[in-house]
Amino acid sequence: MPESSSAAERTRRAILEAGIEVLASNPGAPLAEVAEKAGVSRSTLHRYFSDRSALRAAATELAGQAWRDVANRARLEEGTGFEAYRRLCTELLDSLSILIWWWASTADAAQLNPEEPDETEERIGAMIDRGHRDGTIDPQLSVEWLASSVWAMLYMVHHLPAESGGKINGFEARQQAIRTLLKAAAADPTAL
Amino acid sequence: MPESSSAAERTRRAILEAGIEVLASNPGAPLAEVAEKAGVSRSTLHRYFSDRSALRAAATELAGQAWRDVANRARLEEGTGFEAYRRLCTELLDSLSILIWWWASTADAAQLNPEEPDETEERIGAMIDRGHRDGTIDPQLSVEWLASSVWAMLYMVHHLPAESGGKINGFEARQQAIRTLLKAAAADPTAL
DNA sequence: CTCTAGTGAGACATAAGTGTCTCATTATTG
DNA sequence: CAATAATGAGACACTTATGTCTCACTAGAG
Repeated sequence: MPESSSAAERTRRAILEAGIEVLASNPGAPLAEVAEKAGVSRSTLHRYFSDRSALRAAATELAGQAWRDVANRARLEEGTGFEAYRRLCTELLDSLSILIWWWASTADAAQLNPEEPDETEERIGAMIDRGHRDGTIDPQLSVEWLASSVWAMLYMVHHLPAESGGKINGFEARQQAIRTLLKAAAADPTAL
Repeated sequence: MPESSSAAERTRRAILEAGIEVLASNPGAPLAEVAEKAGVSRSTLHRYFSDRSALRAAATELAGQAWRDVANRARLEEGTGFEAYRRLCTELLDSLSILIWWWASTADAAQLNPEEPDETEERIGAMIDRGHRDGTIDPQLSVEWLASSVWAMLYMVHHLPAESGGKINGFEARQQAIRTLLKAAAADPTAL
């Protein structure tokens, strides 16, 4: 039984990352597929995560940490609302797949939970609100919409390079997503 | 065995629409769930669609028709590129769920197919290109990106009202999505 | 080298969904 | 009202994924 040696830790991470990658695009995928992607036998997978829900829980915990880290790096409380918004967008686009997972897991949770508030989400709401008041963010676009539409762009940047058949690569998608998000959110889009 | 009476036709449509709604949000959902949503027994479902793939194929065919209809109503070849783009966005947002299905099905198809070209998609590409040349659409945003980002907004408008826990309703989401899309695509966003 | 943590292979019982079939019942329509 | 179209209920064999377990092996730390 693995405890916390270096090898065990490495294996655990490999399974976790494979799980995020596989289950994000196909939540019902067989665990055997996750194990294969992680380069590990099905037995070993079950040794680390007793069942499907345990794997998902661990993945969500990891993703939640990444989510908070991103928000911290964006320094949401500094500068104008729009400047913080720009920093947030660029940071988000640098941790694509794990944040996609986070988004999906919170969407699932919101279906049944007593709406326990996400502190990070509230910080982002406050940041956008500040942008509304300081006149740097378009007042016609609501806090909720702006906070959500970022996720839509994340999703596209993540999936487009594969689906478009090479017509658009990851770098281009990232650039255009940022431009799209900033133009849309800006109170004065000509200043870009 | 149902052939083509009014009752049979009605049942078929009910199953098809239930299938689109259920399988769009959860592709691996049991067919029993589709049957229940359609208000029909599992036996009846199998009478109309022998297996899962038959149901999906029929749904995709229906969605493809809706897709072409939307493009026609948008009159892609009329006016400036941006005017046509605006018409397309508003039309797309009026047939949400079935178009979400279409998007997902084409994404699946693109994974393995010999890239058979979608005529409607090409018309849209030409429309955006026209917008680039006549100076009404932002030249820094590529045809591929603009064509794709519309889908991201569709997805959000479709899911947000349910996920946000009533914080944002369908009407608001639609309005803000249109504003977001138009501001982003416009060569001159101040003219909105 | 030796011992042990870590792993893979595979058997196993179980659960859930699938697709087919039969038979009885309900709607429709002519 | 009769004849037929359409459905529902349920049994059935089959498939696939799951989670548990045992046993043999391998690699790395002491």
